[in-house]
Amino acid sequence: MLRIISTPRSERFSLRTERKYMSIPTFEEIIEPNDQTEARAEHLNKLRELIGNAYPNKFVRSKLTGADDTISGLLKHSAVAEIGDEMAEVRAGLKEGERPPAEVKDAINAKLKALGNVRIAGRLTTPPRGNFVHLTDGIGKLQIYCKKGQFALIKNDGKDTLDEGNAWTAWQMIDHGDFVGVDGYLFVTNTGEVSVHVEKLQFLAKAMLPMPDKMHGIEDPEIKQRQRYVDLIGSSLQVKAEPPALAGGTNAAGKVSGDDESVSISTSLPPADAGGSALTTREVFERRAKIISSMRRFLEDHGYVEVETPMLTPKATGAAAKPFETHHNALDIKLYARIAPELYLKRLVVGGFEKVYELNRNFRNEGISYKHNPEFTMLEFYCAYMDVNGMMDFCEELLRQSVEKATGGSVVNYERNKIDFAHVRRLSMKQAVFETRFTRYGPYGGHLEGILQGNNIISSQDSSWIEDAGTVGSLVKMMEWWKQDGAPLYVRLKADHNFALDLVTRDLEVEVLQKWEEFEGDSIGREYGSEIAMLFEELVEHTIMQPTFIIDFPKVISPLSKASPENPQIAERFELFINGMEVANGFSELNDPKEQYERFVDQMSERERGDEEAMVLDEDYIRALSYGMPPAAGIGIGIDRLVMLLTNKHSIRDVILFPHMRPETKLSAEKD
RNA sequence: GGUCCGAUAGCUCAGUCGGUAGAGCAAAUGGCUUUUAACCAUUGGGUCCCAGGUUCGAGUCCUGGUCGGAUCACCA
Repeated sequence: MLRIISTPRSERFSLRTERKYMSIPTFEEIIEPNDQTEARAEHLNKLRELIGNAYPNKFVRSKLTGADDTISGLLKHSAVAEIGDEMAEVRAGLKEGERPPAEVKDAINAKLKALGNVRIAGRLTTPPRGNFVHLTDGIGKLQIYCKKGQFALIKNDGKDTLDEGNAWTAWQMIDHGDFVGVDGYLFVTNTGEVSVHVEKLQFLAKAMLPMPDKMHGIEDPEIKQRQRYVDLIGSSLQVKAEPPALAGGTNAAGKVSGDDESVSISTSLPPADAGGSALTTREVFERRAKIISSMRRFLEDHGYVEVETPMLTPKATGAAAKPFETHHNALDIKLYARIAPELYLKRLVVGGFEKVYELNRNFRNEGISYKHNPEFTMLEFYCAYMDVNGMMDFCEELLRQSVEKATGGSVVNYERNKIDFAHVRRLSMKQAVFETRFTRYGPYGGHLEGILQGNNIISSQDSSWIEDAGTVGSLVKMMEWWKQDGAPLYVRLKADHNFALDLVTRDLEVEVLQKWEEFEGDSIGREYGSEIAMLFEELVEHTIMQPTFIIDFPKVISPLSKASPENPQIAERFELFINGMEVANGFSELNDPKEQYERFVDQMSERERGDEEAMVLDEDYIRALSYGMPPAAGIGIGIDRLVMLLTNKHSIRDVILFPHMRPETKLSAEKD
């Protein structure tokens, strides 16, 4: 693949490679010059005259905290935080605008100075006008104080030569967003903020481009997602409208959850769950990391072993989805990006891994929406000798503990709801359908009305629907079920003649119940299973707000799960729904190789009939099962969606650092 | 793919009825220097997404397009 520039604007370099021309953009095309970049370039040149190398290779930080001192680490460091608290107490006793008594401040400053000099580094969060400026490590902010004539410049000559005469000149060549390292002692200002009195200043790196707006950060969703680095910079520079408590303030600022890994890292940022205030981008991804690491720890504490199975697979199976295709040149074979690790993990159960997990990416070549990204992270794990009920218990505990570790409690605010992860309700699909769908014009009447207006709706009064519907035999059957004298019936047409029903009708409970029983009594079970699941999806799924395990799935749509011992049409399978989204899917794993073979064959015939997402037969998996797999239960948990719920984000793109987007046509486009 | 909405300074946005292109932040210059979104003064900065049309005159109205967002469809 070559990068081809689509918008030639000035002279370019051209390279000829493999019969193709590659046009390379100039630096100025990538970083378009304007008054701001030119000012920064000018400053950079002047700095080079003063310090030599403008991009030194390292800055050695102090180790007051035990490791290299980061800004947020230093603020959290007990000695510093205690003094901050002490100062906050003193200030609490003062009147508005009154300054703390000099002797109190001097005593505190003496203690801070006794800690010794600190050497810290970070990015300037504001333009360096005046003596005070904050540095950030991306999470916290620490103020530094550079007083003319009181600090020296460290030259980047490899010998750390000090230059006192040019320090102030150099300071004025430093811009908003540049990186500097400072060496100095800690003190508190009159306003009570712990700061570094700089004695030595070293320039570390230039920001050639201007920083995002300090009040708003980056708001254009395209830049936020495409240039996440700018979004993250913006979130670390951003000044929150409600000023946070002062450094080292009360527990309101440094929420304590009992372990050092609490998400609240910086006293300059509000606590993660503060009164519904939105998390910064950085905090979202800190929390994401937190959730993932707590899940890993929980699993490992319970004896699970982490494995990595192929991402490039000769068969795309283990789930119902369209795969990405690629080609391996040396082997000259087609490969698919995996849609699920499921069958590989169960091979490992066959091989003797009784508890095994994989936490990694899956790829599905499907639409992009607020809850779908082409690649997404799934935690999948299997436990030998466990059935679906044991798995639900375990999953419930895993969620409860991970959510608590990541957020400090079991209840999270999501939109206008509170979601409680302390308990997960269990409800059969049948109950779910009966409990929610016959509220005709109830809470979801409006939703249905919207669908009716917004789509191609054909009512039963319109005879033309019959022809359209005729292409799917099962629909005709369904129409017969639902048909009832005088009951209006609406059919929503979907693409490729895949149908779902939206029913806005009356007195159907009895009939649905009958049909359900018919389904359950049907020895083949193939006729209605998928339609019932579709009913559930269309009518119930979006109504489930609190964590709920929907259990008792039709077997026909569950080709890898064991049937229930009580009812051969029902699979021992569950899905976890929260806020209308499927978050997890688990079941008792089918381990009878012959039955698994037959289920695959059924799937293949569905495929023949045009269902592109029906599962593909995996011969080697049948062979693996034939060596014997213990009874086992497994589950896949959609990490991105869970993170959405725990960070109050309404789009999966907000919890993925670099979500997929169209290529940036302004810069370059892919061409073969 | 359908529908709706949007695109104006580096960032966040305003721009009335069609009549010389605006603010805050950021930048430059000077002042101030224990500030808390620092402040004061001055200055520079625009392909108003692109193309076409209507008009004496278009950021504004019309048509087409590009890009983005929301929503619906798709995603068992």
